Amino acid sequence: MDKLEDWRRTHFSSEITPNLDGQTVTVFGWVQTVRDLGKMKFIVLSDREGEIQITVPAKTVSQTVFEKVNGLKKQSVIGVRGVVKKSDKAQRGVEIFPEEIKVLNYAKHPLALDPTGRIPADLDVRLDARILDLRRPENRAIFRINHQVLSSIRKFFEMQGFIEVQTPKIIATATEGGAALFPVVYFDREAFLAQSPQLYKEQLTSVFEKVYEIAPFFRAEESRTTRHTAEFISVDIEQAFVDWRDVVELLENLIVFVLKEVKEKCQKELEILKREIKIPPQPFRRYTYDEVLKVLEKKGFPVSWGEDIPTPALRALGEIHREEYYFIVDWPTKSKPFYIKPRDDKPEVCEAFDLMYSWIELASGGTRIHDKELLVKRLREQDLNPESFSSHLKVFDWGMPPHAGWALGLGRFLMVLTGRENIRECVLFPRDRDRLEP
RNA sequence: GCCCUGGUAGUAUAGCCCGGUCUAGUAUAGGCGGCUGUCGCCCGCCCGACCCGGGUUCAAAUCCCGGCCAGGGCGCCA
Repeated sequence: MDKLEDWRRTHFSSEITPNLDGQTVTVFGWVQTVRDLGKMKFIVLSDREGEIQITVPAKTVSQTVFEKVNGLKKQSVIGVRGVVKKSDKAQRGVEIFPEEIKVLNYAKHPLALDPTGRIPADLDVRLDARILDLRRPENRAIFRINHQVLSSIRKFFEMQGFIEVQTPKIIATATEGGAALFPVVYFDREAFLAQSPQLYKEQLTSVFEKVYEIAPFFRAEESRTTRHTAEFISVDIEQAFVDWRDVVELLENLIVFVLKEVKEKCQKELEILKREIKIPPQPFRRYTYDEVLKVLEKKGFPVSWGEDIPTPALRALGEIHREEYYFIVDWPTKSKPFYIKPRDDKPEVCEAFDLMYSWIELASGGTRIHDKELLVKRLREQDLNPESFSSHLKVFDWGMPPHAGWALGLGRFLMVLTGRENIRECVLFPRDRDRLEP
């Protein structure tokens, strides 16, 4: 094994272009393939930006270099110092003739899966060997897009005057009811992992007015679906002195902004994934809950008023809106959490909305209740004990502004952008009912 | 948690319905050898597998039962 010493990268693979002809460069990366023709060998070196061919003719390279290439296996880590030559015969019209090669580490064979992706592996096998799996260009592309999405979201919120906050992930009580919480040992007490920043972000609107958080949250649901994980990244916002209409518009603008940025800045990745991003016209379609029920009735999926919409019904709705973002608004009050504000003129309906893409729920939000008395009433109606919300409720005595907000599931948004059908493909190291490692 | 489907070399598949010809086929990976323009290089040789336990049977990869694991669907999912 060779030592790195003072070798430093001069170029990424993608930066080796024909116009560097004659220059000496240093590249680092992983051996993607070796094509050994005897007295002539070709190595495809892969780094995070792409691939470059290293051409090794016995006649012109030193014996040391030639012998080193002889023992090279796929996924070994190498450094190459050599001369760039443009050539019609090479991939991308350019190749490197090595003067020196360092083998920085060996990969042990046979590998757990084929990192070129030619022989497919089951998702379970892939996740067990996730790092190897991530070396595949498609997977690198997914997480480069993930990076761009996060970057664009922060840029958007910065432009909109939002302040990024962090709320606690270890909490004292099952704050919201509903979703199951993971218990944790907190010194000599029991605590839980947060399922949402909801209550904290609401409180923070009374200080910072416009806040957002991008953070992991945890739900101990028995879910075995292609769109749930036990740990997930939520993009949460909350804003003072507005109602649901304002934050719907904000959400719509964010989606379009991110789509435009990804389309512009991730062309290479989208090409690898064979995805085309279409910028949807605004405003997105807004269905009322009642309208959705009528459509579903006609499609043969009767839903009784007040119930949440079951998955098969959502799929039917998704059939009508295959590649479309749309909202469902005017939900029954009883189908939404206690903190959602009922309509003043029609209290059985509330100011909540869901953002859908096809049949997948990407985000949900609404106007929140800022009146303490009403909030206590709603808690009771949902069979929750106001006592256990005392630390939250007391904030409502200290000047709580009217406010609204939403939460967007990052993994689900990434599924939509990258065309993956299982959210686990859009999470580096997913956690679910059955998987805790790697 | 329920329902359906599946589990064969490192990976991915064929065989299973209709038990014997399976000493389990193929591809790829891996090992060895050959090859100076490959680009899914090619050619030759080799290595390597029936999830676990029980049952039926002269005989089980194949049929039955239980378990474990996986995939999908549903439920749950502020």
